Amino acid sequence: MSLRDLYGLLNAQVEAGDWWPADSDFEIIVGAILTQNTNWRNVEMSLGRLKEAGALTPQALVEMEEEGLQDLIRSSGFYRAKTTYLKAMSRWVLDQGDQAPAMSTEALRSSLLAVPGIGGETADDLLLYVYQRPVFIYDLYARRLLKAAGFGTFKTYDKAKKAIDPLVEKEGFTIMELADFHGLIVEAGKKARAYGGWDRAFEALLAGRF
DNA sequence: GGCCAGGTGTAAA
DNA sequence: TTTACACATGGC
Repeated sequence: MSLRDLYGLLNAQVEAGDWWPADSDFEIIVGAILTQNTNWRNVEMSLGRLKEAGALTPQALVEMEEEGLQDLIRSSGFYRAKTTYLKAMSRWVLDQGDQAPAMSTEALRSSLLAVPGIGGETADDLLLYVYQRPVFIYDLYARRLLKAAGFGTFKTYDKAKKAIDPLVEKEGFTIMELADFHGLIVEAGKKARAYGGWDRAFEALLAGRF
Protein backbone atom coordinates (compact mmCIF):
# COMPACT_ATOMS: atom_id res chain seq x y z
CA MET A 1 0.00 0.00 0.00
CA SER A 2 1.40 3.35 -1.06
CA LEU A 3 0.22 6.78 0.00
CA ARG A 4 -1.11 7.15 -3.50
CA ASP A 5 -3.17 3.97 -3.07
CA LEU A 6 -4.61 5.47 0.09
CA TYR A 7 -5.35 8.72 -1.69
CA GLY A 8 -7.09 6.79 -4.46
CA LEU A 9 -9.30 4.92 -2.00
CA LEU A 10 -10.36 8.13 -0.29
CA ASN A 11 -10.81 10.02 -3.51
CA ALA A 12 -13.15 7.37 -4.83
CA GLN A 13 -15.28 7.01 -1.72
CA VAL A 14 -15.25 10.27 0.23
CA GLU A 15 -16.93 13.55 -0.61
CA ALA A 16 -14.51 16.32 0.31
CA GLY A 17 -16.52 19.21 -1.03
CA ASP A 18 -15.15 22.73 -0.74
CA TRP A 19 -12.41 22.17 1.80
CA TRP A 20 -11.43 25.11 3.94
CA PRO A 21 -13.73 27.69 2.42
CA ALA A 22 -12.64 31.24 3.20
CA ASP A 23 -12.91 34.73 1.73
CA SER A 24 -9.28 35.59 2.45
CA ASP A 25 -5.93 34.14 3.48
CA PHE A 26 -6.26 35.83 6.84
CA GLU A 27 -9.56 34.05 7.42
CA ILE A 28 -7.72 30.75 6.88
CA ILE A 29 -5.09 31.82 9.39
CA VAL A 30 -7.69 32.73 12.01
CA GLY A 31 -9.65 29.53 11.33
CA ALA A 32 -6.51 27.41 11.66
CA ILE A 33 -5.90 28.76 15.15
CA LEU A 34 -9.51 28.65 16.28
CA THR A 35 -9.99 25.05 15.15
CA GLN A 36 -7.19 23.71 17.33
CA ASN A 37 -8.73 20.80 19.20
CA THR A 38 -12.11 22.33 18.42
CA ASN A 39 -15.07 21.37 16.28
CA TRP A 40 -15.27 23.38 13.06
CA ARG A 41 -18.92 24.16 13.76
CA ASN A 42 -17.86 26.17 16.81
CA VAL A 43 -15.24 27.95 14.74
CA GLU A 44 -17.76 29.02 12.12
CA MET A 45 -19.76 30.85 14.76
CA SER A 46 -16.65 32.76 15.80
CA LEU A 47 -15.67 33.57 12.23
CA GLY A 48 -19.18 34.87 11.65
CA ARG A 49 -18.98 37.15 14.66
CA LEU A 50 -15.53 38.40 13.65
CA LYS A 51 -16.84 39.21 10.17
CA GLU A 52 -19.85 41.05 11.58
CA ALA A 53 -17.52 43.08 13.75
CA GLY A 54 -15.30 43.83 10.76
CA ALA A 55 -12.46 42.32 12.73
CA LEU A 56 -11.13 39.81 10.25
CA THR A 57 -7.91 41.69 9.48
CA PRO A 58 -4.54 41.53 11.25
CA GLN A 59 -4.66 45.27 11.90
CA ALA A 60 -8.04 45.03 13.61
CA LEU A 61 -6.99 42.08 15.77
CA VAL A 62 -3.78 43.64 17.08
CA GLU A 63 -5.69 46.81 17.97
CA MET A 64 -8.68 45.15 19.60
CA GLU A 65 -9.07 44.94 23.37
CA GLU A 66 -8.36 41.46 24.71
CA GLU A 67 -11.78 41.17 26.28
CA GLY A 68 -13.53 42.19 23.10
CA LEU A 69 -11.69 39.58 21.08
CA GLN A 70 -12.27 36.93 23.72
CA ASP A 71 -15.97 37.60 23.52
CA LEU A 72 -16.04 37.30 19.72
CA ILE A 73 -14.27 33.93 19.71
CA ARG A 74 -15.78 32.48 22.87
CA SER A 75 -17.65 29.75 21.01
CA SER A 76 -14.38 28.23 19.82
CA GLY A 77 -13.24 27.41 23.33
CA PHE A 78 -9.79 28.07 24.88
CA TYR A 79 -10.74 31.66 24.15
CA ARG A 80 -8.19 33.31 26.44
CA ALA A 81 -5.28 31.34 24.98
CA LYS A 82 -6.54 31.74 21.43
CA THR A 83 -6.88 35.50 21.87
CA THR A 84 -3.17 35.62 22.72
CA TYR A 85 -2.37 33.40 19.74
CA LEU A 86 -4.47 35.43 17.31
CA LYS A 87 -2.83 38.66 18.38
CA ALA A 88 0.65 37.14 18.09
CA MET A 89 -0.09 35.71 14.65
CA SER A 90 -1.63 38.99 13.48
CA ARG A 91 1.52 40.78 14.56
CA TRP A 92 3.57 38.26 12.58
CA VAL A 93 1.44 38.84 9.47
CA LEU A 94 1.90 42.60 9.74
CA ASP A 95 5.64 42.36 10.42
CA GLN A 96 6.72 39.45 8.24
CA GLY A 97 3.79 38.41 6.11
CA ASP A 98 5.13 40.26 3.07
CA GLN A 99 8.36 38.31 3.15
CA ALA A 100 6.67 34.93 3.41
CA PRO A 101 6.23 34.22 -0.32
CA ALA A 102 9.95 34.65 -0.94
CA MET A 103 11.04 32.36 1.89
CA SER A 104 11.97 28.71 1.52
CA THR A 105 9.40 26.31 2.90
CA GLU A 106 11.78 25.32 5.71
CA ALA A 107 12.52 28.92 6.70
CA LEU A 108 8.87 29.85 6.57
CA ARG A 109 7.92 26.86 8.70
CA SER A 110 10.51 27.82 11.32
CA SER A 111 9.29 31.37 11.33
CA LEU A 112 5.69 30.25 11.84
CA LEU A 113 6.66 27.83 14.60
CA ALA A 114 8.25 30.70 16.51
CA VAL A 115 4.83 32.35 16.87
CA PRO A 116 3.08 31.43 20.14
CA GLY A 117 0.15 29.14 19.40
CA ILE A 118 1.50 27.93 16.08
CA GLY A 119 2.59 24.32 16.39
CA GLY A 120 3.46 21.76 13.75
CA GLU A 121 0.00 21.15 12.44
CA THR A 122 -1.14 24.75 12.30
CA ALA A 123 2.14 25.74 10.63
CA ASP A 124 1.59 23.07 7.99
CA ASP A 125 -2.05 24.09 7.51
CA LEU A 126 -0.84 27.58 6.69
CA LEU A 127 2.05 26.38 4.52
CA LEU A 128 -0.37 24.32 2.46
CA TYR A 129 -3.53 26.44 2.31
CA VAL A 130 -2.15 29.96 2.52
CA TYR A 131 1.41 29.80 1.19
CA GLN A 132 0.90 27.06 -1.40
CA ARG A 133 3.69 24.77 -0.27
CA PRO A 134 3.58 20.98 -0.80
CA VAL A 135 3.26 19.58 2.72
CA PHE A 136 1.33 16.63 4.11
CA ILE A 137 -0.64 17.31 7.27
CA TYR A 138 -0.24 14.70 10.00
CA ASP A 139 -3.20 15.60 12.15
CA LEU A 140 -4.74 13.09 14.52
CA TYR A 141 -7.02 11.69 11.83
CA ALA A 142 -4.14 11.25 9.41
CA ARG A 143 -2.06 9.46 12.03
CA ARG A 144 -4.94 7.12 12.86
CA LEU A 145 -5.47 6.38 9.20
CA LEU A 146 -1.77 5.77 8.61
CA LYS A 147 -1.79 3.37 11.55
CA ALA A 148 -4.83 1.48 10.28
CA ALA A 149 -3.25 1.28 6.83
CA GLY A 150 -0.09 -0.24 8.27
CA PHE A 151 2.32 2.67 7.84
CA GLY A 152 3.26 2.62 11.52
CA THR A 153 2.22 4.08 14.86
CA PHE A 154 3.10 7.71 15.45
CA LYS A 155 2.51 9.27 18.84
CA THR A 156 3.45 12.77 17.86
CA TYR A 157 3.05 15.02 14.87
CA ASP A 158 6.78 15.33 14.32
CA LYS A 159 7.44 11.61 14.43
CA ALA A 160 4.84 11.01 11.76
CA LYS A 161 6.26 13.82 9.68
CA LYS A 162 9.80 12.53 9.94
CA ALA A 163 8.78 9.00 9.00
CA ILE A 164 6.32 9.71 6.20
CA ASP A 165 7.58 12.90 4.55
CA PRO A 166 10.14 10.93 2.48
CA LEU A 167 7.27 8.88 1.03
CA VAL A 168 5.28 12.01 0.25
CA GLU A 169 8.23 13.41 -1.64
CA LYS A 170 9.06 10.17 -3.41
CA GLU A 171 5.50 9.70 -4.60
CA GLY A 172 5.46 13.17 -6.03
CA PHE A 173 2.24 14.66 -4.72
CA THR A 174 1.26 18.06 -6.04
CA ILE A 175 0.09 20.90 -3.81
CA MET A 176 -3.47 20.47 -5.01
CA GLU A 177 -3.39 16.75 -4.30
CA LEU A 178 -2.06 17.33 -0.80
CA ALA A 179 -4.69 19.96 -0.10
CA ASP A 180 -7.34 17.55 -1.33
CA PHE A 181 -5.80 14.63 0.57
CA HIS A 182 -6.05 16.44 3.91
CA GLY A 183 -9.67 17.35 3.29
CA LEU A 184 -10.52 13.78 2.36
CA ILE A 185 -8.82 12.45 5.48
CA VAL A 186 -10.68 14.77 7.81
CA GLU A 187 -14.03 14.07 6.16
CA ALA A 188 -13.28 10.35 6.36
CA GLY A 189 -12.25 10.78 9.98
CA LYS A 190 -15.60 12.24 10.92
CA LYS A 191 -17.31 9.30 9.25
CA ALA A 192 -14.93 6.76 10.79
CA ARG A 193 -16.62 7.13 14.15
CA ALA A 194 -19.72 5.48 12.79
CA TYR A 195 -17.59 2.42 12.11
CA GLY A 196 -16.35 2.30 15.68
CA GLY A 197 -12.87 3.45 14.82
CA TRP A 198 -10.38 3.70 12.03
CA ASP A 199 -9.54 -0.01 11.85
CA ARG A 200 -13.06 -0.97 10.86
CA ALA A 201 -13.41 2.12 8.72
CA PHE A 202 -10.23 1.24 6.88
CA GLU A 203 -11.54 -2.27 6.19
CA ALA A 204 -14.60 -0.73 4.58
CA LEU A 205 -12.40 1.62 2.62
CA LEU A 206 -10.30 -1.27 1.31
CA ALA A 207 -13.42 -3.19 0.37
CA GLY A 208 -14.75 -0.20 -1.52
CA ARG A 209 -17.85 0.12 0.67
CA PHE A 210 -16.91 3.07 2.89
C1' DG B 1 -24.46 13.41 30.89
C1' DG B 2 -20.14 11.97 29.10
C1' DC B 3 -17.26 12.37 25.18
C1' DC B 4 -14.64 14.82 22.04
C1' DA B 5 -13.59 18.13 18.33
C1' DG B 6 -9.57 20.02 11.76
C1' DG B 7 -3.71 21.22 19.06
C1' DT B 8 -0.32 23.91 21.79
C1' DG B 9 2.40 25.31 25.81
C1' DT B 10 4.34 24.35 30.16
C1' DA B 11 6.31 21.73 33.75
C1' DA B 12 7.37 17.68 36.03
C1' DA B 13 9.32 12.91 35.74
C1' DT C 1 13.01 13.23 25.80
C1' DT C 2 8.70 11.59 27.23
C1' DT C 3 4.41 12.13 29.81
C1' DA C 4 0.74 14.77 32.20
C1' DC C 5 -2.01 18.43 32.45
C1' DA C 6 -4.42 22.96 31.55
C1' DC C 7 -6.85 25.37 28.30
C1' DA C 8 -13.11 25.84 27.35
C1' DT C 9 -17.11 25.81 24.35
C1' DG C 10 -21.01 23.43 22.12
C1' DG C 11 -23.10 19.44 19.60
C1' DC C 12 -24.33 14.69 19.63
